[in-house]
Amino acid sequence: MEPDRWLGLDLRHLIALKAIADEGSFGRAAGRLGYTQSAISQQIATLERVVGLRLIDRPGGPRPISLTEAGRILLRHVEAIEARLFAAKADMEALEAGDAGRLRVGTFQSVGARVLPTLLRRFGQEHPRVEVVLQEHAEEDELLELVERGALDLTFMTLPVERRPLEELELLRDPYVLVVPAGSPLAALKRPPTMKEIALQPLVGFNKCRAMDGVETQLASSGRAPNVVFRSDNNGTVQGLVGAGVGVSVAPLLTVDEDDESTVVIDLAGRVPARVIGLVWHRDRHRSPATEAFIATATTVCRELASTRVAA
Amino acid sequence: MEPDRWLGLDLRHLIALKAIADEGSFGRAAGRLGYTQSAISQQIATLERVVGLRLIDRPGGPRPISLTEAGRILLRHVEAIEARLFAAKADMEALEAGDAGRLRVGTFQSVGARVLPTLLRRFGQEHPRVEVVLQEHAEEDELLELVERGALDLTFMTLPVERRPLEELELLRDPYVLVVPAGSPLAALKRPPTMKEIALQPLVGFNKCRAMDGVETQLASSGRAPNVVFRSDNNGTVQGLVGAGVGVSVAPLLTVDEDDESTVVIDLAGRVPARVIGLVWHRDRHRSPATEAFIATATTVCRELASTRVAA
DNA sequence: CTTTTCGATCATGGAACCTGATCGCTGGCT
DNA sequence: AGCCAGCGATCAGGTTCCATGATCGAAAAG
Repeated sequence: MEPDRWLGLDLRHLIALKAIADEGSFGRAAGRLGYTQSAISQQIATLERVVGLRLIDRPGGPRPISLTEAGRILLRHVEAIEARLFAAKADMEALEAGDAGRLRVGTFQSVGARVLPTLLRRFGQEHPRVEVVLQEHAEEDELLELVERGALDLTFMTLPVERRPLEELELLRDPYVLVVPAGSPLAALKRPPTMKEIALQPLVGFNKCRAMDGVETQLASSGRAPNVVFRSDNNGTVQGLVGAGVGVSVAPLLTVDEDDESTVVIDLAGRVPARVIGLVWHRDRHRSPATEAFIATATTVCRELASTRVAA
Repeated sequence: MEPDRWLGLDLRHLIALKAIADEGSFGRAAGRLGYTQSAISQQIATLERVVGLRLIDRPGGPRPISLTEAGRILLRHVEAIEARLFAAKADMEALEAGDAGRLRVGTFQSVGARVLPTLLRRFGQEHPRVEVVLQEHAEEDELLELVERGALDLTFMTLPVERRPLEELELLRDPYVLVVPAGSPLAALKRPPTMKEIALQPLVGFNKCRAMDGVETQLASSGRAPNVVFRSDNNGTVQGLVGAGVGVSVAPLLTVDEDDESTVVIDLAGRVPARVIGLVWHRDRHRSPATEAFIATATTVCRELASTRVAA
């Protein structure tokens, strides 16, 4: 019932353990935390006294230290506790800043162009008092980082995401299509082109799109290494290059402007597994009514969008 | 990056918040934690100073206090952190006590009689150095409690379990059967009896079997209130009473001795959803190799048991 | 053998914390 | 209305605990 002297221990002791594990030395850990080496040494000493087990192997001399079995196990708990503490801090700061106020949402290009306009308009009508602050970032990992740190309340993301303290919800599946210049022989085919036929073409690709990598490896594994002649991160640029006859492009449908006269969009008929777009948020953070509402609206908007696309 | 002064706060501050929330008063919280009311007051004051928000509404006078919105949100984080701390403590103690040693497993009667013997024999052969300590308890909730507190490493349980910090694994489905005295007219039926026919019989039931409650409510909802003439917690007693003609019993197959000549076991053909038996453990605790091995062995043993039963 | 690196140890000054007493406030009791 | 009881806030004081800075010991590198 009473956790003995465990409650007497200080969070700093646990953080010290983590710092040591990260830095690999008492001294460097002390530097990072703004303490003296002596202080760290004593903190670990008391921590080990409380726990009753040796947590760190000190071989002595200038040899590097290492965590014991117990230390490694405890470290995982410490990391979880620290993460939860960050989440708490983020919640408190959000509560302090805007009461029912701001909702900070991360996005990336292809979502921004298609889904967001309708979603934001709808959400603005339904919840006029909530101010949505968007943050676009090319690196999806950066967005996850921000969510973990509590700098974002939600983010759009390509699923699945395997990071631990996150929860995800699938919104829609965005199939990959082949974009070719108007008049390309591939456009004249009655059937969807094979992977090998695509790999024979000069390709225009994206720089750093997580899902793109998967497509390229699949192309590569289909025999011949794909010949990527140009890369860009801008959807319009890629499509423009395709239209100019530089090459063809395998791209998520949402990133393609289907009204562009200079290009033709060819369905890949599921040859490439569709990109799954969803929302991701911090599992441990408080979900405000505004957050829940945003998730709900996003769900319905995307369901509508998916059904109209099927109809069209 | 640096969590400001958040790391300066003491675990006791957080625990104080929880104690206050539980007890509903600064004074009682102080008593529970072995402090003075003054100390608690100051702890909360510093906590609120660090957080920057008022966490507790003090109406003044003898009126009861209440948590603010921020307080409630923070409390949930505190509970998670405290739970994680308990898990860490349990892990450390387990590590301290027996190195690869003891494995503490919770059971209840029906599992104990059928599954455990084979499982323990097998596990003992495969892992002779692990000492398995069994703890049987009639109240399944108690078992869960022990797992949460870290007093047990694993427990058998009727699934599903909705408690939060637990993880579960389904082992086998144990169908409900009707046990009637030999020569009962119900035994002569070609078809499984209906719920109503069962409800008309005098019933012998269990006192506190979580799954049993579900069966009885289903019987009750089938029109007529079931007539329970006797209750016992001992499987043998129940079956003995049935054999003596006191009544019939709806019981999980595993609790029934099918070789008992005085009773007949009738398949209910899925009229009652089967009881799901599985293993439950603390999600946040370290799973030692011994734990993993036990889970693995239990899985295979139960799979074998299920297939032989289907064959028979 | 010396040097260097790193953690352990020790005494000291200072900060934080708990205690005990007191005050202010509010609602209920008479 | 007035008194009292219950509860939290506040304050001064003493103690404990903790970080500092210097020093020591051990082990590898040169």
